Amino acid sequence: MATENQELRKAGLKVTLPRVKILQLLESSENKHLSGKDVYKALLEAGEDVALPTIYRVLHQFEAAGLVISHNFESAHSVYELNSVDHHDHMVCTKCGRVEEFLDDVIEQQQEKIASKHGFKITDHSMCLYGICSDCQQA
Amino acid sequence: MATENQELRKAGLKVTLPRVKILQLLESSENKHLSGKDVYKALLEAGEDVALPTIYRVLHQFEAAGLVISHNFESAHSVYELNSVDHHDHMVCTKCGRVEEFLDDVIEQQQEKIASKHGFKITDHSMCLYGICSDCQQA
DNA sequence: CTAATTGCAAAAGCTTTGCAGCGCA
DNA sequence: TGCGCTGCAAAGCTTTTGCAATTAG
Repeated sequence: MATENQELRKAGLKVTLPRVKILQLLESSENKHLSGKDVYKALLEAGEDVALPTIYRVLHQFEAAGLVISHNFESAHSVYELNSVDHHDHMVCTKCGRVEEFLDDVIEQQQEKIASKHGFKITDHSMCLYGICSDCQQA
Repeated sequence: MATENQELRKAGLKVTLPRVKILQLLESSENKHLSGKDVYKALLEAGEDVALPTIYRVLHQFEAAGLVISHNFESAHSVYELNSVDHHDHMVCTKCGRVEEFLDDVIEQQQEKIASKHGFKITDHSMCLYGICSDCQQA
């Protein structure tokens, strides 16, 4: 349970209630991809009263520290997920909003090839497939 | 020159000055990926005075009609590009903002494979590589 | 003529900033 | 104790909406 505190300290951030709460939420939440507003609402429902500006500030600090990663899927605002060691790409169901993660070596290698062919030095990449998930196809 | 009018009519949209101007801009602009604000500024500089709300409305109509495609790259707001027949992916320089387009069969095929493995029926996808372009590496 | 379209102004979201006070180390 | 962090309120930005006036077909 003190693991969050470790991570925070390692990132050079003081261990404060809002930060711990946000980190715990990101770890325990069923939905692994949350917007600032999502975090706010989830914490409110959990009885934790953290101000919205604080949440945005903390998420930015977490991102700078490499604790979380931010994405811009089709909706024009950012969602955050915990930064796990293993990189992965995303598949978003446009009907129910579900997000699945996957990793494919062929694609990863091909991306490098393409980049070097264009003289690009890749620092990051995102790949996102949009479609209808198996659940929604039956419904 | 009447090609724009054809496209608009085909999309079931009346041929009005703002719509024609926006379409022409998207066709002639050097930067092929423009936000609503970008379109507004470009038209202003060209001496065309189109209201911002009109631009957003028109872009949405164009998108619904399939005339343009919208993207959400790293910046948390949408940019639009003309919908060409040939699909392609994007490579964004995080330094100068330049956007290059590419298409790779290996990746396209692999995406289908991955999707079906997860039970997804793909309707669309976006892949975006972020990095430093050749120009910026030298500078 | 009639319905679609525009412009203006104002509202709506999400996100950021300034500042005074509180709290971790 | 001191600097960092939080909360509040207010500002910022892009995008959207309501409504009266205008225009294409």
